[in-house]
Amino acid sequence: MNLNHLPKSKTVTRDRIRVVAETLFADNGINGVTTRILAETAGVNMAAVNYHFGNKDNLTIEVFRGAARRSAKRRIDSLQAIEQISKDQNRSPDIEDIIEAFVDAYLNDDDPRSGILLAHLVLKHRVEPTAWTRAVVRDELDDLALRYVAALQKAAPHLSEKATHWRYHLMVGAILVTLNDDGPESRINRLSGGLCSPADRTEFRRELVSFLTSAFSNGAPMAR
Amino acid sequence: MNLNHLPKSKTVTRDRIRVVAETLFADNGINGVTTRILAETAGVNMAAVNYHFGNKDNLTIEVFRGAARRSAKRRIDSLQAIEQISKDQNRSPDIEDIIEAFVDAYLNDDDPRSGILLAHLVLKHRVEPTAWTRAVVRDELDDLALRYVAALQKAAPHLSEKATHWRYHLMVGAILVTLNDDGPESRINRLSGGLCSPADRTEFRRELVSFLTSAFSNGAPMAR
DNA sequence: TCATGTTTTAATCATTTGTTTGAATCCCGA
DNA sequence: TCGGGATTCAAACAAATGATTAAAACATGA
Repeated sequence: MNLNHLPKSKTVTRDRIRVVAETLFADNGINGVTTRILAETAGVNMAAVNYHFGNKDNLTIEVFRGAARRSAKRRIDSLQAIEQISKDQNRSPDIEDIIEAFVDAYLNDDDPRSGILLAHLVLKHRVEPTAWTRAVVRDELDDLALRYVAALQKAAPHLSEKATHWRYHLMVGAILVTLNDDGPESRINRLSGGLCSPADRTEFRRELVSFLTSAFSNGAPMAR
Repeated sequence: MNLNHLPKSKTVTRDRIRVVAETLFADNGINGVTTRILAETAGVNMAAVNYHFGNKDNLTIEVFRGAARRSAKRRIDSLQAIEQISKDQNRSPDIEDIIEAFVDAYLNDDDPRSGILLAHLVLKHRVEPTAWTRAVVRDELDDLALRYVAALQKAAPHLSEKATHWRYHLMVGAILVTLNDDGPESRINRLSGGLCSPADRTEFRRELVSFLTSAFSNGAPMAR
């Protein structure tokens, strides 16, 4: 990515760094991006990263927090809309609607890169949590998670509170890992002999929602 | 093969390194373990790691390959047993039995550490795949995956082949991430206010199997 | 235009980490 | 016991990386 054609002005350098960091983090993971490569890609001196962000950790926090906050806002808005509609219609919200809203933040057509970025950052945090990733998750995502758990609990009264919590977390796991396995090199693409292609967002979304809705629909192993 | 002519210390030191590596990798992740700490923990000189394994990558490959191979063997055996039983009883195998067999390699009581190790290594590979992790997955786990997909397909004829592939991969994702989120610091423990504790393997296993069985039981979003 | 504070830059530093080296030590068969 | 290969060890090495520094370039308002 070459941004050198863009005009430089006062505040631009900081933004260039942040935007390039988002892209590179999403593509290569956090560890896969050195300050040097980051600066070079952004067409910026290495020291500028430290000048504007203090250090690399701060930059990563800002990127992580931004992605998490945008996603959380989007999903909370979607959830509130769903709850309002179901309330107007005097019924409980559907499981499928809630899951659609949740999945949307990862697989919306407007900004496909944003979902991958968030999934990568969150998964990275899961594999190697640090004090500051914990802080971001707590600050930006805990509230969101609890809202969805509550909504799912209401939509799936056949599940115990404990079961709902478990399934919410299992749901997140399924989304995160599968979202990270995209591209033509993906495992699912290889094993299915090309039958399944995560690059096809529509298909991905349909299968994901179908899987999760089914997962929340039954309380016990035996179909009701 | 007779190993008695070999100096005894050779195999001892090599094994110490491998065993300690397995433990440390499972607890701290691969990046979280330096050659120095590894050697120190094993009570061995740092150079011994390179002497016996060539380099750190080779050691990691051997640990990864060993964990994958053991897990694959265990699961293939379980699957064959299930298929034999169902064949004897002249019926298709149950979804729940297949899932139980799959989950068992991660959550068996005999060797709880082994499952965490494998989950961590596989998840690490998913986050930052390298040429050699790809090779290990292909060599040791691809065949296993295809067998389970085929078995699940037979047990869940209401799912299309494509859907079965998708759900298998989503299943793996759910297991991997949730298995990595254990301990008292876990997100699920915090968010559920202590209601769910992944440290309780029995509970974990029950909820996991319940979730997955439900996920494979319905073909369409609408409960039947 | 000039003075002053801000931003950018090249160069350097300090630390971490995997690896190598050459000597010392150990083991085992002759 | 002794010689030679195998193993272990302390020390040093090289590469990568994040951070720092001090000077240069820039922007802006008086």
